[in-house]
Amino acid sequence: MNYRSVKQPKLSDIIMQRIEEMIMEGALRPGQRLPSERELATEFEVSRPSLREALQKLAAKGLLVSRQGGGTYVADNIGNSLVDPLLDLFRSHPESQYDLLEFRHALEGVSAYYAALRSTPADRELLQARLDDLQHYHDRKEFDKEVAADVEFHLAIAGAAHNVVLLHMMRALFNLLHQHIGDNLSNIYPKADVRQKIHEQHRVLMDAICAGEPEVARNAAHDHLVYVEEALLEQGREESRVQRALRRFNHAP
Amino acid sequence: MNYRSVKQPKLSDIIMQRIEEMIMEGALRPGQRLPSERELATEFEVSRPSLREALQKLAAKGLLVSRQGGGTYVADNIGNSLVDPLLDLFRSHPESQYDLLEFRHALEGVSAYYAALRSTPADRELLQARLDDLQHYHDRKEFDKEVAADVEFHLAIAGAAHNVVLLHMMRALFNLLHQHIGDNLSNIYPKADVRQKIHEQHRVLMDAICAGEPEVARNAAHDHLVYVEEALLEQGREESRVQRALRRFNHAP
DNA sequence: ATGGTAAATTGGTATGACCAATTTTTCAAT
DNA sequence: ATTGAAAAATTGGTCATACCAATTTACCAT
Repeated sequence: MNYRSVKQPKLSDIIMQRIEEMIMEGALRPGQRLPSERELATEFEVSRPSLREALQKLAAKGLLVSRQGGGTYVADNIGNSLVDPLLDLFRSHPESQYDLLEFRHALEGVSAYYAALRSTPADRELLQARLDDLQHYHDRKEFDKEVAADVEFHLAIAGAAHNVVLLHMMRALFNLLHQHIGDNLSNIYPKADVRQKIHEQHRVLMDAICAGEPEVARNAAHDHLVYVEEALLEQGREESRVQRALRRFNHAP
Repeated sequence: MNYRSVKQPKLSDIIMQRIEEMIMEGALRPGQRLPSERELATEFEVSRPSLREALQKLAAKGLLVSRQGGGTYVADNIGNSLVDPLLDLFRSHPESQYDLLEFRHALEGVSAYYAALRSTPADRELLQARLDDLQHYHDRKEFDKEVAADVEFHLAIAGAAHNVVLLHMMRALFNLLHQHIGDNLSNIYPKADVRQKIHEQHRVLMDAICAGEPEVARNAAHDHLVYVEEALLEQGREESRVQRALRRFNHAP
């Protein structure tokens, strides 16, 4: 019979777990650069070797990558195994991309729902900041950055939902959308009336989240996506056919 | 085009690889004690920190175990590593299990909704067959197979929703859930009253799908999962509930 | 023999220094 | 003003050393 193991965990293990949590909860994002080892060591109030041991273990697990002189980064390919098999599918059956959009639909609704239920003041502050970014780039007509800010806004909602699975699934989804569909957004954004409408919808969505109205928030997310998709379809009616043909060449290695 | 990467691997990686080889070749056998770190360091002609880093990584991979003052030993159980680090995180962090369940909740609801909208006669036939399987194994009290049939039933619903992305995600989810929850399911199934209730719920869910009532189907899926989760929680003592409440505080920064 | 204490061993942590690769800055040439 | 190379700062990689804490071993008194 084994008695209760009373071992105190190693220091580096505690650090490792802390960093793991930060990655899971979204405080550290894939591809993001970590502070230098010396900074982290002082921040965690441990010596550099201990901090270093933690980083080594995480690197061995594949969560971090370090380059001498360059820095340490969160691996950017984590979570792709969930989604990688879909790539082949999209190649062979392009029509399944609509399934992807529908799936995103569902996830956005859930995100908004839980964000309305569980968002903290800090979350709502972040949401407001993202919305401000959106407005900022909108005013300066930097459409590329506006699209990126749009994605960030929706990811912030997923973060505010406080469900790590949902958050990472959402990220993986946006990666997919970006690779296959993303550019289309840049095309409809320049249209003033469309943009105005989108802006209103973002506002409604955010207000519902801040007001703590899950049903309203879900419906707002729903309406928003329906509108965006319709705009995409309308705009891409003829063009998509041409682009689809062109894409063949771009994809060829 | 990338030229041949001429980087020299890190010293600790070389050591790690050497030791790993020794384990694989049988020069180091499971349970065997390694020489002390100081000895190994002089033997490999490296500093102790470097040698130590190698041991740490091997320990992180589960090949070695170290006890302070005791020594370092080759582990008995060798190597079960997951392809994706993120999935490994989900597996090793128990609190994420609740997020997984919640996420499944959402997907099941969506599945039922679309299945009610789009299921073909063939789909409904398959659903009926799955339900019959369930009944069959239920009657014969083959609980393991009944659990498997349960999973198949829910996957059939996802299939009837006619969204390949949804189906794919559902499969991935069940794989993740299977590792942790699977055993628990086997524990609550033998209870007669619980099983009876679950059976009714399956029936309601299926009827709603066949009747083409999306909202009803979604709610049925919802109720079903709420019930299952409660049974799981009750079986898993109150500890779980406490942890779930605590999670709120951990999330606040 | 038994049980406890002291000593030796061993992994864990900390400090500081220096090296090597990378990035950033600076500045001169065009 | 732009470009490009050299210099400086930053950052991860390695090393030496010392000390701490847990474990094991050896020894001794009972």
